[in-house]
Amino acid sequence: MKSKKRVTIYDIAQRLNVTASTVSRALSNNGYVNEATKQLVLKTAAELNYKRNTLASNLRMGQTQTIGVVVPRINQNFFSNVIAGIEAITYQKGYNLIICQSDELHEKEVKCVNTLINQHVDCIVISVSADSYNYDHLQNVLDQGIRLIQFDRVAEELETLKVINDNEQASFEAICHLIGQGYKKIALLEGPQNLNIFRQRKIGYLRALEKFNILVDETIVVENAWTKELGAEATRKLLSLRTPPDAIFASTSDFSALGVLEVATAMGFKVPTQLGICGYSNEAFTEITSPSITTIDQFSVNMGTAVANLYFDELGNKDTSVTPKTISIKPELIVRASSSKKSQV
Amino acid sequence: MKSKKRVTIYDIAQRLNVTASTVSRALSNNGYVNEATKQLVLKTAAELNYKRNTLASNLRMGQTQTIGVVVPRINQNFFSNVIAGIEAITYQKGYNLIICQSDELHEKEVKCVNTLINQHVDCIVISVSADSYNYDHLQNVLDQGIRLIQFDRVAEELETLKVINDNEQASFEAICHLIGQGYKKIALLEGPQNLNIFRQRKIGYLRALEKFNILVDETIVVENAWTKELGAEATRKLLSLRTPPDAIFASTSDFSALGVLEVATAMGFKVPTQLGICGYSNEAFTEITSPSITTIDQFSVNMGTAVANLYFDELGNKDTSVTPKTISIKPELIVRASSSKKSQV
DNA sequence: TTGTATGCGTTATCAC
DNA sequence: GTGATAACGCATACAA
Repeated sequence: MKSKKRVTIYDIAQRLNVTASTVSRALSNNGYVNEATKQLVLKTAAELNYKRNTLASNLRMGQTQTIGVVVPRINQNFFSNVIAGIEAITYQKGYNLIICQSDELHEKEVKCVNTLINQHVDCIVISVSADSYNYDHLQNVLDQGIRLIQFDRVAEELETLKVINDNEQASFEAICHLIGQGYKKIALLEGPQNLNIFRQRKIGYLRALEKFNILVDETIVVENAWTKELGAEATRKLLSLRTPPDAIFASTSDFSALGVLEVATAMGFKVPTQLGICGYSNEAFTEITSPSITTIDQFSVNMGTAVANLYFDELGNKDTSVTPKTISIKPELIVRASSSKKSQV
Repeated sequence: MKSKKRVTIYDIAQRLNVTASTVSRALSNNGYVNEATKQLVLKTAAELNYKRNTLASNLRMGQTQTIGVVVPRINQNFFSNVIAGIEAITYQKGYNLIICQSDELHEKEVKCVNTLINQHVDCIVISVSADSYNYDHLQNVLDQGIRLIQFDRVAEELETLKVINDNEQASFEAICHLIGQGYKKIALLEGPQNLNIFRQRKIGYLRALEKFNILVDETIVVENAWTKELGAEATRKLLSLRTPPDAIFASTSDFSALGVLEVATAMGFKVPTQLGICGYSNEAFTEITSPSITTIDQFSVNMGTAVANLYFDELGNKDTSVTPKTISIKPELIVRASSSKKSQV
């Protein structure tokens, strides 16, 4: 629908027998304007219930004070936390947030990015979708003179600001912990290898094995065990092996780890004594399963604030081009019962 | 920063020796334009990497194809699900979403709403914050000719479209279920009574007790037991009474119910035999606690799609005023172990 | 079918 | 200090 006619600065001007420019100056606190008339303008603006038309203002000023965010899933804990973190900062700065969801679909992601470009957002913040296969649309963002910040799942080859987790190190530490607890044969549930985060987690796993001179056994490295169901399915197979693993690192997510736990329990494997489990993400539920699940906290809200701060610190007002920079947030291994064999002895 | 100069319809026009209006018509598929020139325009637009300036377009057209959403917390399961539901529909329709978070603060909520008004959104979708004490800002929305839809937590006195859960009925059924299971003394953990949802849940509780001729015992009705911690604290007191309740309905949330469960277990009360528990919201974790927690599913994603559909069906194109209408979604009682005394016997 | 002219509501650059 | 005027980029009523 066409909204009804709103009050504009002309209406205020008319009332006070001044011109729109004076009103504009008074309202935006810009340029000289008599204190008395200013107060008068402010007063009548309030009386008439005037609301500035941000569209017109933005068009004129060539910037929108708006940041566009593209995430695979709005209602996934990690992402909604990051968004909350971003919001906390942008709100203080008077910036708006336009949120888009790619549904893990490359095509949709491209559309979202284009909409945001059309909207003239000042900056686009993105975590790429699982099936993304090229990054032309992101290059496009830069070409249009729009700031770009990638977080968590990033296109490494693109030279932009990035905020990531040190997935490799976290993964490495998790495996070291498991080995330290006496687990000898550690299976890996891995995610789509086109995503940097899963590649890194695998590298951390391999590096840890290497450190302890453990040979990699490809039969216990399972591709694409991303969801609870896939984690469960993988576990069923793993635990049916002639010599099953004595620990499983669900590097994809805690949901996957939950699948592992449920199947293991159902199959009569005692956790953590016969099977150690480690997940990833520190979902709320990992604390309350029995046994509780060892996992890795990603400080998702902090990632959001880091992203937003990065924009304001590095990109905010400068007209200069920016040197690519990566902020790495160190995740934290949260040791819980599901991997604590020693303390149980 | 000022974005660099972008390509406009004038640039395309110049290239092709036509006027901007022709280009505009060609691009927006509006009005007569020769098929050949149209193709030419489309082609050069692509070549020059033209992106329509939505700001200018919106300003001209007087509408933004944008819906503003205000929720207390972006990263709370229920709300992020609703948002995901809204997004699913609005995306199809080519609408954008601006998301704001009130942080449960009335002041911030007012600011968010005003920003959205300034942004000329076509519609504002809101679930009010816990400490809201008046609704002038919402009246304001209507006065500005902007559509308003309330969901879940609504200001009942405002005549707008609303999408709510039938909290009273759900609550009523939960209590009937508990009584049916043989629980005799059912405590209620209630939330802030300025929110309609908590008032209704209390009414449902009272109505069920009345139905079974059970007198209300005010000593086991606990105000403001909203979080896990408050739920835990309330439980400590309740279970220390001379004659403690044999069931607790955490009408505020599953988090509260979790607090109940943990304290009860710690104090040596057997759930469900000595103490029945029912939560609210069907959070993911309720399924995996031991025992699993009986709760109420609110179909949060559906609420979101219902809200969005309501906009497009009722408000979308009509210039007419709208008759207030309330859509009530029936929540579903999910019976689990924490309240299943009979089946355990 | 295309061009001309005008306006959406602001802000900025000039004069006065 | 204030006013006149142009411009941001696009869409449309009207004329040609």
